[in-house]
Amino acid sequence: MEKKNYTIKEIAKLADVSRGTVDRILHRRGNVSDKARQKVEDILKRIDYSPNIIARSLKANKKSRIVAILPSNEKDNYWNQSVNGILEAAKKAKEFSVTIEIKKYDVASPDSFNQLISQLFENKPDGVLLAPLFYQESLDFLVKCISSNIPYVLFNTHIEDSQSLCFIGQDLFASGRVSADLLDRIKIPDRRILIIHFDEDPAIANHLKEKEIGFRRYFEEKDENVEIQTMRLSSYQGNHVAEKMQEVLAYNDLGGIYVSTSKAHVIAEFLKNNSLQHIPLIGYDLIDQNINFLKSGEINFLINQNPKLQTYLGISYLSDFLVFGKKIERTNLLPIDIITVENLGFYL
Amino acid sequence: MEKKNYTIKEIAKLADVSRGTVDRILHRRGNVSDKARQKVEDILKRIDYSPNIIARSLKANKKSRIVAILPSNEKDNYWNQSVNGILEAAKKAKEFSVTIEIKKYDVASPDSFNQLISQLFENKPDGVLLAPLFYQESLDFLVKCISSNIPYVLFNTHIEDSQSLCFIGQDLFASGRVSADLLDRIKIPDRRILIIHFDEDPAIANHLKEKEIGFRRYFEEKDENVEIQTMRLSSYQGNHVAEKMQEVLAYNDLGGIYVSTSKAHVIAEFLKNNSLQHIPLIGYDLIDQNINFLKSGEINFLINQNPKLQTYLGISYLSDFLVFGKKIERTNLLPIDIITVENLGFYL
DNA sequence: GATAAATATGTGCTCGTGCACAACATAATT
DNA sequence: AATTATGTTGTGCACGAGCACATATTTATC
Repeated sequence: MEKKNYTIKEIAKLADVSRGTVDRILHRRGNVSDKARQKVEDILKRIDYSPNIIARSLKANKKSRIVAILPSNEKDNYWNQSVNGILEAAKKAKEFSVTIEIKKYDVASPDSFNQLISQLFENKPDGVLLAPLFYQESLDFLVKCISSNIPYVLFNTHIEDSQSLCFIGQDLFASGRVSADLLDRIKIPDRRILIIHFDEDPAIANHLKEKEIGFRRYFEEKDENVEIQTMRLSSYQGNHVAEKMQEVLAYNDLGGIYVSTSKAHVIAEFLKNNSLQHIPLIGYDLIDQNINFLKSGEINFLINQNPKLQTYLGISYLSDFLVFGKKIERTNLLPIDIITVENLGFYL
Repeated sequence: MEKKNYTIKEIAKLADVSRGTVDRILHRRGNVSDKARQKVEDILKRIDYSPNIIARSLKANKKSRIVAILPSNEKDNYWNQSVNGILEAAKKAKEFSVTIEIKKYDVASPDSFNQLISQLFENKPDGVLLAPLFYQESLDFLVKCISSNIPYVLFNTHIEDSQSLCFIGQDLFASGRVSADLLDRIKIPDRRILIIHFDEDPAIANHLKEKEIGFRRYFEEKDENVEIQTMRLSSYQGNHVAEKMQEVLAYNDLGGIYVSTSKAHVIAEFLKNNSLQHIPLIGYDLIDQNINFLKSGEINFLINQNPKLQTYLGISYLSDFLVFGKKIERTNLLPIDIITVENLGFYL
């Protein structure tokens, strides 16, 4: 394998044909005699030609528009970090004539999602980055993308059997296991463990279940006879949380709590108000409320889902695909980062 | 701020001057009348011109050669991962006509480093990526780079006050604190904590001290009256480790062990052979030997220094700088990843 | 006012790819 | 043999930036 980067012109000279002929062979455009093809292919076998992607992309000189579709960050500021990742990648992409538009839907309203989609097709983008929280609606949308030849990358939520360029997110089962492992190390012995799902958004219920399965599997394998109880809560109703928690605690004391969403701060607040900070608590996501309770000690560990990196990579991949035609790995499962007060700063 | 990406040609037309004049103004090359300058600058104020970096880099069309200099991975296969990061980045960089050469020195021999350096200057590279383990020798080298106008990026080991484009590595003090925090959660109460430095390579002694300071600071702040003992070991001499460990354990039992290098597996081996697996152990780096003991339980946590990402980013930064003239952040402190059996797979 | 010197401005070419189109060669048909 | 159809090959141009060089315009000097 030779080091030099050959150009089409050089190959043409070596094979004693014209640039056009080499070009036709490289792109299988036909209209080439067997003799010429033979000469060029002999050369191509000997050297390692790869087109200069800078020249190619200059020639193509296309302006691409990527639309990023994700839940609104009004109710759940977890999505703030996703937006930050998009904006950072957008800065880089702009230099390659790629512009990014962000569109937000209401996570409580499939209609808001559908409306956004129909608007989208009035002015078709060149690529789509999507957090597909609504399963059926997203699937319908993706079918339309495929028939319109719009490449798309999915993040945060996995949809089976999609034709996506790539999925970027976390292995939910594994993240449940990681949480179980951590809680196992710091739990109060011989007491019940409590799993709490805040599944007010039915769109995500399945994904929380996936985490729970991973969590429980860990303890099954350990065969420790730990009693694990699951509870579903809603953070939107006044003192609903406090009542339910009191109910659970009346039975007997808890050895540890695992919250499967970014709402651990709601439980942390309760523990603090009831002087129950000794109960270990693990949750998800580096949002401000959680960070505060991590610092003050009510939350012991947070699992970082890396929302910023998810979207940053998503936009980067799409942009590389549109500009340079680069292929991408079908799935990119990001690491399950374990966060404590001490390493927190490096993940913000 | 307008969306469109203007070209020099378009600006020239708007200002009713020639491309050359716009070019002279943009590059402050002089030989422009006040009248023409005024017209062009008015346009430039109104629009947001940023040069098409693809066209620029095509024109420049320079082949860059980056030399990566790091310790040999024969003795310490921590550096394998650094090499992997370099190779992966090299694949990407090749498409931009950037070639990477890897040069390895013996971490026990400053001479091997110096020899490598003098060879380097016989055929000057366009950029250098360096792990500067030898302080004085590295400093001398960097002075030569500066006078030869060779940009360089440092990784793994920080050198003060250097003119580097960038340093990529970890905050050692903070990583000591993270380790202390973890050990604090899982230690056996009311027993001594042991810090072990494998500092057979004097080049890294200072850096291990930095970790120790962070580790001790954590417990000072907690004010827990934990007794912490420091021990220096060498892994190269037969049963030196076992003897020393027996010595320490004769005094009384340990509540936890913190190994400041990638040699935790040496201690894990000892613990296993002496049925002391109950003593919590924390170490560094995802090398095979450590991973095995993490899986079998002798090692409880590993801190990942992200050697692969360090070099991957280092090469990427240098390459972006050489090809597109991109500026870089002066320091990039990578996150201090906490690794357990459960999230291990996502970091490999 | 003529000439020289200095300054200002416009044009042409390159980088490598990819395509259009013209030019040329060969085979098939009248 | 002349004409048309088909196949093959070479050349020119565009993409946008950046520089060299030629040309145009102004200023200085005799």
